[in-house]
Amino acid sequence: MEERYSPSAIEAKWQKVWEEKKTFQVSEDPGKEKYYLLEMFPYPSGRIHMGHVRNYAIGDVVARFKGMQGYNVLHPMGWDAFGMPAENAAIQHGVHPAKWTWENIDSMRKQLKKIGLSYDWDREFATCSPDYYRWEQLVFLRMLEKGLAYKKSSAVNWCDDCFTVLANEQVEDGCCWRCGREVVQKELEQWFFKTTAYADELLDDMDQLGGWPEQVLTMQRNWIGKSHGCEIDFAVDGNDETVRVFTTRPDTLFGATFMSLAAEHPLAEQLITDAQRAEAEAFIEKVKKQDTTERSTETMEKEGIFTGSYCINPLNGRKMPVFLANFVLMGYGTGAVMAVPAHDQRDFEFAKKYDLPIEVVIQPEGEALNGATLEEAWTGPGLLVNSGDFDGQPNEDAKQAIAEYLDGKGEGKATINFRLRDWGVSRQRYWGTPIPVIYCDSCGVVPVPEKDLPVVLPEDVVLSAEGGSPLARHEAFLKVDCPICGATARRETDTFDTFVESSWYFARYACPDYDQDVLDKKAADYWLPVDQYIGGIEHAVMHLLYARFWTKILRDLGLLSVDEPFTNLLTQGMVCMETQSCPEHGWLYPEEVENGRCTKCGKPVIGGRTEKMSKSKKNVVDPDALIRLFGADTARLFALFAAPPEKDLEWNEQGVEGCSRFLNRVWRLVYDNLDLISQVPVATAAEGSAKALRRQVHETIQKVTSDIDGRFHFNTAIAAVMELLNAVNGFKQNSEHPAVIREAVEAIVRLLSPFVPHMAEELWELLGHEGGVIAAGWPEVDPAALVKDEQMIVVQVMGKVRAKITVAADASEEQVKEVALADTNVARFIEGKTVRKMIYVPGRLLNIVAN
RNA sequence: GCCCGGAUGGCGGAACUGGCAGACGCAAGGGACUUAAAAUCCCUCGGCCUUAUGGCUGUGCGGGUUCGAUUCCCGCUCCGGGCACCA
Repeated sequence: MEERYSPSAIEAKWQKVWEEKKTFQVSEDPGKEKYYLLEMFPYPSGRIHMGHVRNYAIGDVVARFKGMQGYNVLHPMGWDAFGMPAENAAIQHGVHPAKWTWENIDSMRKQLKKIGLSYDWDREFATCSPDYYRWEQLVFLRMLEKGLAYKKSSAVNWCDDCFTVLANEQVEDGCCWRCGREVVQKELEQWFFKTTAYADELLDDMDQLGGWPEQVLTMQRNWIGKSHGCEIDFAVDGNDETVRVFTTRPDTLFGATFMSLAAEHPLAEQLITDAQRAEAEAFIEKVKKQDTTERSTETMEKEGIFTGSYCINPLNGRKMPVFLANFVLMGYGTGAVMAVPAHDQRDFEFAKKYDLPIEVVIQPEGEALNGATLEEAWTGPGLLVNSGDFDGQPNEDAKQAIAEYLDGKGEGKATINFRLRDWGVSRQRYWGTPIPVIYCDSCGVVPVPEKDLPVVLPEDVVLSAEGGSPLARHEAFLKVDCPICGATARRETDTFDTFVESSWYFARYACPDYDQDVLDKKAADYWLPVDQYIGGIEHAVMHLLYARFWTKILRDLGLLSVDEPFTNLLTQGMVCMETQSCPEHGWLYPEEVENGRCTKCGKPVIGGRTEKMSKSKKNVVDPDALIRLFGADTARLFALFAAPPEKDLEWNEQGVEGCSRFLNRVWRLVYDNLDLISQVPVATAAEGSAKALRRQVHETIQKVTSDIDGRFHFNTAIAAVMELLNAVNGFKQNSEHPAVIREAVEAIVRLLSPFVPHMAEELWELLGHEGGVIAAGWPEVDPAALVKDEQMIVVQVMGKVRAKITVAADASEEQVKEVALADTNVARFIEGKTVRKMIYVPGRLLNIVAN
């Protein structure tokens, strides 16, 4: 037995014990309460970084804590293994995406295992394995049957030189990242999931998500964007067509002075008059080049072009010129907007630019707005004016009144609109799940029969910088007999968005090897929902919304019984570090800087900003090096102690040394007291000078428990244990109270075990226990130990602290006031004044108001 | 631009429901031990004033509510995350 704390030896020892005993392997046990803890699984990028260490350390604390409390804890790990980086590696380094991915998984698994995380590794899977994605393909087929998956034409970013689709992140200043050619918008037939069919449920079921951070719920609510409004038909002047608009402000209809259409609007072509044709078509071309995220931003210059046609305002018969405008999107509402410049800022700017009439129809109380002098749109409430029979109505009432009036005339109706769009899942990429459909010239779109699943992604492909999917060049994959008529047909060569795999992996962990169906319902019903989900805030909307959507799909297919996948959610901040650069050598690693100078040339470095760790900026810390130097327990402890989980964590090497010092102190505490306490039982009561120490032991148990459970304030939990350690070290009558010392030492070891499991196991064994610290369970508070004889009351005069008094724990309000007024410093401040009132917060504070 | 957050000593952070601002840790300074170093231990540590008891001031900025505001409200500044083909 080593007397010095030697992390590498004890960490290897206990990792082996856990692996051999399968300590964290679980199965369905109806007799035990389950707890499913999940951290967002990683993309196998190659190396574990500090963000992973932090995420998984946080999860591991909760998993081990719940395990010690007696829950049947499911804590799995796997790999989100499809995605673009693998393809980029293939193009740049000639490695096959599959080889690249599987090798990354192997090295990252090794790294994770060194951290001592309590995973049930038997449940591990990677989403790029056909055993996983075949079930995804099956769900797709069932969605197809139910009309929840469908095909439609949609715009993508396209590069004509590379002949390929570009992701938004591959578009730099409107040009292709690889060749620099201007990116154009191209219409392609793509597969969509009907997320909009679940829009209402996705919104309503948020009531069940009380365990989610409010900010995430707000973001999702805004993303779904339910708005009540009205669809209104506007007749086109001089022909039989009508233009339908959606508006949330039917109350402003009398103020609509023109009309704006999306450039892609199906009626646009027809409405453009010959006189306007040349200009309008040039405008459409220009708009099509702007990518859609750019078009919806408000910084963009609002531009438009007159079509030459007019619409008729159904309420007042006004002739409204019809424009095409770059800020109107075909994807939202009807792709046509009635423009009310007096009451909508975008319309206002547009009207000013093109000199269109501005007419006020909502008059705020106590003001007299005038369209001619208005400086910005009035979007607040008010009474209707210039609105015929509706004059004088509050605008909120008028929304319904006007909608009903139009409904009666058959020219409009109240509707609900969502900002949420259907989820486009087609990707023109190789490294993803093949979409299981076949195109036959005579039978059309034919789903792959279930018996032919999985459609396996072929590995014998050549990836090149040419672009385009290699699947489209793979004859054996492409050519297939039509399942209906037997004629030669071709396969779909698009693959799924990788968000599809991560939308249901949490359910598959319940039964990773089940080979009869998507899920083994019995196992899924036992384990789901996930009780605690942990991951980065950057996933607040998309991943979490898609996972909620898939849960509802799986439920409606009879595969799951739950409505929502994640009962509680913890969103963790990023790991950041200061960047440093040399004027000559660019970004520098921390070891390349000495005394503020570049070690290569001696020039002073430019201290950068604190930013998210990234390889390109060289502000990374390799967890492996950290573990070699200090041990996994220290790395874990630091990641948890430096900041609460939701906050960004700023890396600071010195902080690590502090954590290492603390663990050495814990180690010595056990060693230094071993002779004293090894032969005594744990105290159940304390006398005299040991009473305060024992009270602190139990106060610490109470604090650590509540800090971990639900609050996730690991930093303060650790701080409380540090304080207890300091108290034990400062307690000089050790030899008189060996049982209390033993109780304190054992409490420290058990309370620390979720944070630094290897050391805790080692010390627990050293203290003479068999069976491990996990089986020992979580320590319990002895209420008798918490009882106090005295209490400290803060005394304020006019809100400023003037004294701190100590009174009996059961002192009455009157007694507290008496002692407070007798205090000399208090007396000094109320001298010559009249005490007006005294505010007493029992057990805490007394504020004397005197003047 | 839109949506969502954040800002507290030299630094990371604490203060859970409106009630002692700065717990715990780092860094720094001083001391003990040591031939010396490392390790360890002890003391000081927001600013200003004071011999001291103590006082004034202070939680990004400007207002407000309250006996009392880091916490609640209004108006700003700066920083971060997301924005639908990065995962």
